[in-house]
Amino acid sequence: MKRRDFGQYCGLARALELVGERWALLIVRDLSVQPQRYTDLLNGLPGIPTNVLSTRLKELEEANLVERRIAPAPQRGVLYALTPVGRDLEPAILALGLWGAGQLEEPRPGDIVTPGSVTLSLRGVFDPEAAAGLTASWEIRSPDMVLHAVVTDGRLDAGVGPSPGRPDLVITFDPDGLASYRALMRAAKCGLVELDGPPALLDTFISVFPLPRNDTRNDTRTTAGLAEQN
Amino acid sequence: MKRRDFGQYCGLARALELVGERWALLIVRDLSVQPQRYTDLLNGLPGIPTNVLSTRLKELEEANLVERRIAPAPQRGVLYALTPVGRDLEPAILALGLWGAGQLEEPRPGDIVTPGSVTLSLRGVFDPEAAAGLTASWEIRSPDMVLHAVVTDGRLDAGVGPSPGRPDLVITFDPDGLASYRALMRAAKCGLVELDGPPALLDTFISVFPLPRNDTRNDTRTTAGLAEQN
DNA sequence: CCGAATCCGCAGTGATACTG
DNA sequence: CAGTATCACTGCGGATTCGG
Repeated sequence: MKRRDFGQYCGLARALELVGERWALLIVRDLSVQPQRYTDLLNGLPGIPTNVLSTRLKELEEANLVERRIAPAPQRGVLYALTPVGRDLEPAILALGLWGAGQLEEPRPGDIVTPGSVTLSLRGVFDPEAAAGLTASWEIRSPDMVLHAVVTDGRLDAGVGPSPGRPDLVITFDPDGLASYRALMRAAKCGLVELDGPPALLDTFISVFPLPRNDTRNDTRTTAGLAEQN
Repeated sequence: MKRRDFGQYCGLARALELVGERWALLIVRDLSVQPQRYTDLLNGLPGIPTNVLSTRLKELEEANLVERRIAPAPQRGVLYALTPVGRDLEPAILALGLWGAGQLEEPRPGDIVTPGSVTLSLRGVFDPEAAAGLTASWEIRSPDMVLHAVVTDGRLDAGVGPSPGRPDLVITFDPDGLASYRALMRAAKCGLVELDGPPALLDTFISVFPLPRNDTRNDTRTTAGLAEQN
């Protein structure tokens, strides 16, 4: 059932054997936001065949990255959640996501944006230094989704759904505003948002979740210079 | 020719569309150590079919991660090298490699260890805090490979081949010693190495390239560091 | 020798239908 | 809701061949 290994004793090769197959890392990404049911995963992963999702979940469970749970009282059903090993993947996922975000072009027709994806973007761009000592909470709303970002003494808790406590600032976007984290920040900077709370907290938000630069895309000159040294 | 996209506007999905196919990240890994020829890549990637290597290189070139070059005078031939965009993948590769290293079991029969893999391990476990202000150089030798690690004022240059200048300490392993970075450190701690230089520098080496803990840990430093680089 | 292109068999994937 | 079943398709592994 498993794809052949890469034949080398190497951390990266091992990682790719475990989560390198199609859809696997995206499943882990969604689970890293919060435990999900099978159907939640199907909704968050547009186009994934049901048999592939089923297979991946079994493989990830086999590899001890994911565990099945019986959902608590109100929901009943099966919940998939990350194990500690799976949660340790988050730094790698954030790093890959940050890099990929810099390679994004304009959204293609049919591309969707999921709450989980934006949540991970928030975690990825979060700047711990800029947030040192800070305590504040935001709630981000659009017709499609509600997210929260709670910073407590410099530590971030970002997730899907409304803020656990009363948020200091509620940022509301119109339908087209929240097409992505990038669009979110653009809209925020242009004031195309509705605020409920101290407006100054919007500036704090922008400085704590800085939009990464992406300008190295077509720069070839540096490469040529470095290569000749090697 | 291209595999279908993931249908979502998300950095991680984009990254996987670009480097998520089989062997792609391993090719980038090898190129991140130094530019390589087609045959070098074949040797460093045991078992990769030639058509797959060829296809990947074209795709990576198309995506502006890799560029072809004519090799300089002595070698003549084609060289593949990373573009700046490709080099920006290194934090993600190191993060994935570190995680995967924690998931490694004992080497399977037939698993090989490549110089590129060990080099990336060195870069991945390098602790900038422990090395702050340090200047020292090591050369690591075994029958199969020679590596160098040069720390200049806390900044690391690790690569394949002998040290560019005269190394402060030469660490020589017997044939079985250098089965992996992990094996390297184990052998070093047990004194199963031959030293040429001040023995105290071996302790420095061990503290600057710490063997990561195998158990679950909350590593905030990695995440913070990665976020800052982008 | 280096740098591939070509052919074939098969496993992994995608799409849809179906079931406990 | 949480999957299994089926089937067509394509990417991959393995080998061989080919041009510079």
